[in-house]
Amino acid sequence: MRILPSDESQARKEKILQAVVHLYIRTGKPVGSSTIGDNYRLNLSPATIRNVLADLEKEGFLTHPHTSAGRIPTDRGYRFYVDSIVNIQRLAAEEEQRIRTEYTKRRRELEDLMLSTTRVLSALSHCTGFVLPHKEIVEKLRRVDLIPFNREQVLAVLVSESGFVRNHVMNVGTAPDQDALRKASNFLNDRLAGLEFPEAQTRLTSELMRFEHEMRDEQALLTTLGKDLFGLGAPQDQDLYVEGASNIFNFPEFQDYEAMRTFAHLVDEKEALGQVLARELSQKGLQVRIGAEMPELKDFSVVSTGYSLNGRPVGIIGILGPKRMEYERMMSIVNTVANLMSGYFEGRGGLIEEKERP
Amino acid sequence: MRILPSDESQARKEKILQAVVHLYIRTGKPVGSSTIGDNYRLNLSPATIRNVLADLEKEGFLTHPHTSAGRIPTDRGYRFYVDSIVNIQRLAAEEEQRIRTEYTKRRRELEDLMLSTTRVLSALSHCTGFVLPHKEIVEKLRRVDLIPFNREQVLAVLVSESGFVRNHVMNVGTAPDQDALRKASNFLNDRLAGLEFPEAQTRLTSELMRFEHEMRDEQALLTTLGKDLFGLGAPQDQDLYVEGASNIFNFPEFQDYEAMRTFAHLVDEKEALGQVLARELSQKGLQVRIGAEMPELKDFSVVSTGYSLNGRPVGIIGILGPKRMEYERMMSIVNTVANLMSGYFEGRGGLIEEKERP
DNA sequence: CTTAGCACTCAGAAAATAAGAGTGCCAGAA
DNA sequence: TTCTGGCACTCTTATTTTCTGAGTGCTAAG
Repeated sequence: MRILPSDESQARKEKILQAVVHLYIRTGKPVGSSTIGDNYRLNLSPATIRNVLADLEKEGFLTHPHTSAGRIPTDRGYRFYVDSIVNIQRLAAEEEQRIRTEYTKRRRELEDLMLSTTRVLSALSHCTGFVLPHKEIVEKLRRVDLIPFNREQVLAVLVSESGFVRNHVMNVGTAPDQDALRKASNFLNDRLAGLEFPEAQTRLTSELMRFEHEMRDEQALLTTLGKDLFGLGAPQDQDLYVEGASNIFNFPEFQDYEAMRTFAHLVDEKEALGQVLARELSQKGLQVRIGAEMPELKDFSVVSTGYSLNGRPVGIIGILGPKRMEYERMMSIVNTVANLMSGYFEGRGGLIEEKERP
Repeated sequence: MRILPSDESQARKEKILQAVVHLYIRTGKPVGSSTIGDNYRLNLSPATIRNVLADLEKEGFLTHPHTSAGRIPTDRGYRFYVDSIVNIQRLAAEEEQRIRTEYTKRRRELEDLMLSTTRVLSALSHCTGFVLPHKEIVEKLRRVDLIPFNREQVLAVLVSESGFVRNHVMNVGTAPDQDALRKASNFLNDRLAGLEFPEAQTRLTSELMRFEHEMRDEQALLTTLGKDLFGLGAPQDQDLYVEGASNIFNFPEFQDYEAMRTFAHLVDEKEALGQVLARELSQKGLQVRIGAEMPELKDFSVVSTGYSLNGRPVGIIGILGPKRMEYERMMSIVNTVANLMSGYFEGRGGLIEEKERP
């Protein structure tokens, strides 16, 4: 009939591929040739579509679970689909509002913020949400305070430039006397404020040498402190926040026993999972990882992005779900939440790219 | 042959009941009359045992999954079994050592301790371990320190009698000046140390009245602080530590889809679970709750006990697992861990009831 | 290049069959 | 009176068989 020029035929192919992925995401069932014709007005007969499907399969975008089933996307198929999403969909107004409300409800401590964020992600996505604070942040020291704790222990309170607070109880040989402590904290604050944590440690040693005579009394105390205190640069052992793991089990593809078990174990081993995520995900920009792109998570996809506090990037948030996830939606959710979270401690509590709305 | 006096027949009945529960715990399969004869030298024929089993069933200690299957214990059956455990079994030496090593490895912060404890419980039990710090602890204030945080915020560090440390960032209208803060902390420490948190709040108000003229400058600051600070008596929103949830899925009775889903959701909803546990479990002593004794957890059992820090009871630790759990073992684990944990902050790091061992 | 037609395949559901474990009960033994 | 061997019966579980239908690939005609 009509001869399709190669690029027009290409466009049709892509349209059909999109249709398959989209339908499969919605239904979770293999997509057959006629289903496509029914749902998208392509004015093509099933037979024609079948030919195209066969092509797409040859090129590695689709597979067969078995001879006589419809097609499902391969990882490559999903990848094409995701890459073709150019504009990040705007969230429905009420969803966006919901996120904002959650964030402005009350002043929140850092840890609390992480937790809530994880929950928001999980709740909105119906998948598993996570927040992965970056371990290797090079933090600058803003302030140290030393507080007597009991007979032989001192409580150190470290505040970093970006507002993290950490407590650390340290053993010092002798009973700490209030004045010595004050003098010691002043000393520390004067010399070390503004330095990065590892740097602070070396500086402390050198300063101790220099002022040996002046600080004789506090010498011992400070040495002990120095040793103990600045190992805290990479403080937390594991620091992956995960919520909504059980949401995954609502997806029919994870209804079988072995899949559930595997996933449950995965999430239970937070350290391991954290390592995988840290390795696979970059800090910058919105990112989608599909299936075997992450060997350990070959049956899942991850939508993630970096977030920042007070302008400096400090970690990753994201959504972990089945490969068959609503990528557009997930991408907007992650994006919106990251923006909101990034703005949080700057007291803005609003979207960064907030626009007027009629 | 021999006529059994009623109490001897009673003893035999109990022996058989014990056998059924024990076997069922080990195998997970309904126990038949002949299996019992094979495993326990009772010198009774299967037929006789069947009669006894029928009796036990009438009395509500056992059930049938269906007509021609062996018996399995009812909740009441388990209860009898548990109640008949008089002595808490001693853990195997290497297991005990393992716990102790875990605890003496390094100085640990409180939160860290909770987490490790939960993990130890989970690892040793192959079930789900939990730690539930009690929310309503009436804590006494040991010390308050106020630290300038930024232009309009102050960091308050509260130390309680039992050594809890809490940070709280508070908005104070004006830029805090170092001396005012020091004066304010001194004021607070002088008047409020040793008081329980709610009490501290009321005292603060009254003291403020009394010293109105002297503290005019700090008045505003202190008022703001007072409002914000002592709401922290019951600080954390949710505070249930849970680890090893996926262990449950290794038990064959949770291999079916619906059971897994239910359990996964249960653990995901930490607040809800925390509430249930807080309601059901008492702070005192080793305790076993079986099945429907806790309506929300009717398919599980919980072995728990209170733990204390510095001599005052502050929460509950426990193991959550299938009703078919090795109760003796779980009881020893919980017991040992609780003792070890209780001793932890007293610097002993050892078992309370430590005995000589050859 | 597209479409209609047709034979073919294969997964999954439903039905049929077989095997076994364990019971309950009775009648006789101790 | 209490125990035991025997036997018929019940039900679950596993296995096999049969059926159905969705969907394909290919061919030949439009």
